[in-house]
Amino acid sequence: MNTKVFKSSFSGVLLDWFKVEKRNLPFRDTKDPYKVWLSEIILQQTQMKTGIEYYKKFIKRFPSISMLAESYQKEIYSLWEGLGYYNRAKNLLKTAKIIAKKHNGVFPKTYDELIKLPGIGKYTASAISSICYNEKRVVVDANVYRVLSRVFGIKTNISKPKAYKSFLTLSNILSKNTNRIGDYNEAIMDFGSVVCSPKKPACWSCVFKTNCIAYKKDIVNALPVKASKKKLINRDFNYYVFENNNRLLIRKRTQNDIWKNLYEFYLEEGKNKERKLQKEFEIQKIKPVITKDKGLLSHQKINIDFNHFQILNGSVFDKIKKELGLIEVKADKINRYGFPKVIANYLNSYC
DNA sequence: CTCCAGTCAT
DNA sequence: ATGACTGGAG
Repeated sequence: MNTKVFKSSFSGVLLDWFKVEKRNLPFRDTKDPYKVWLSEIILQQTQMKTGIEYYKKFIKRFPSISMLAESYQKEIYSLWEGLGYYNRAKNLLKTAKIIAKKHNGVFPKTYDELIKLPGIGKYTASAISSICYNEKRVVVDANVYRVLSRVFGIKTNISKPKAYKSFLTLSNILSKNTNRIGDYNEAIMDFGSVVCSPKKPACWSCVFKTNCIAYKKDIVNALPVKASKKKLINRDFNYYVFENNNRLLIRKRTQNDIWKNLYEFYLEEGKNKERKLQKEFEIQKIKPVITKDKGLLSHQKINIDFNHFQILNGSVFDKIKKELGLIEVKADKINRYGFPKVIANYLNSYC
């Protein structure tokens, strides 16, 4: 089957699968926008299993949006306890009150109106307008990114905002002959959850397996593509500045790490509050001057303690130099060496 | 420990 | 455009 034919058959195959495998969820027996909205808000960033219990709890306490609107933030937070992302709980009440006051208690029906409400973004506005009112709005959530990127072998980085547009366009094309967009949306999300899951997808039972690009190329687990998150790493550097008679001890950074080939003082890395080096050289009697600084790189935050020792005894200084393999430099010649910015700053200020 | 999930603030 | 939010799964 060529791609064009496959694309035109996609929604039909998906909806046939959905007819049989549709998940039986407590908010699936209704088109009540209040219930659909509540379920969508609860299920954001939340596993189905966890979310269902909270959904039932909320519906039991607030059978209608007017009852929710009359509640208080405190109570909402208390019912929300354990779900996380508490802004959702805050916006839940905000939106309920807005609908009660500004919409006479009637839930807005269109995507354009819905998206103005706090806590309702593109995904939720699409879900409510399509499921409850059959507005032609396809959802683009994590399931959609996953299913479509795999089935059609799309390597677009989904972490970039512009990826949203391309998946929206594709999903619009795929669903253009579907008259129940709400079903299409529920179907692709169920499919992404039950079959085309993030981990260990059930490819053997997949209705698209003969056409799925990722399956054929054996790259299912590599899709969707996400930019490697540059997490900010925290590191703790304890520098030992040994000084004697206008001489300083430094060394070169040779490891494959930040500041490679630059110079630094003797370093102990980690949350080493013990300062074992201090004990080792029996210089604990001389209280070091500790200066704190921070080095901020694009992906690392370095918390630096400079432990400055004025060593009075020249032989202790020599011993440290030898045992730690450090380089002795006259203070007035120190600018012949290249240092990381934070260390250069320290040298300018204290040496 | 790492990865995952929509909305909103910046 | 990017990251904080926050708990669950593995």
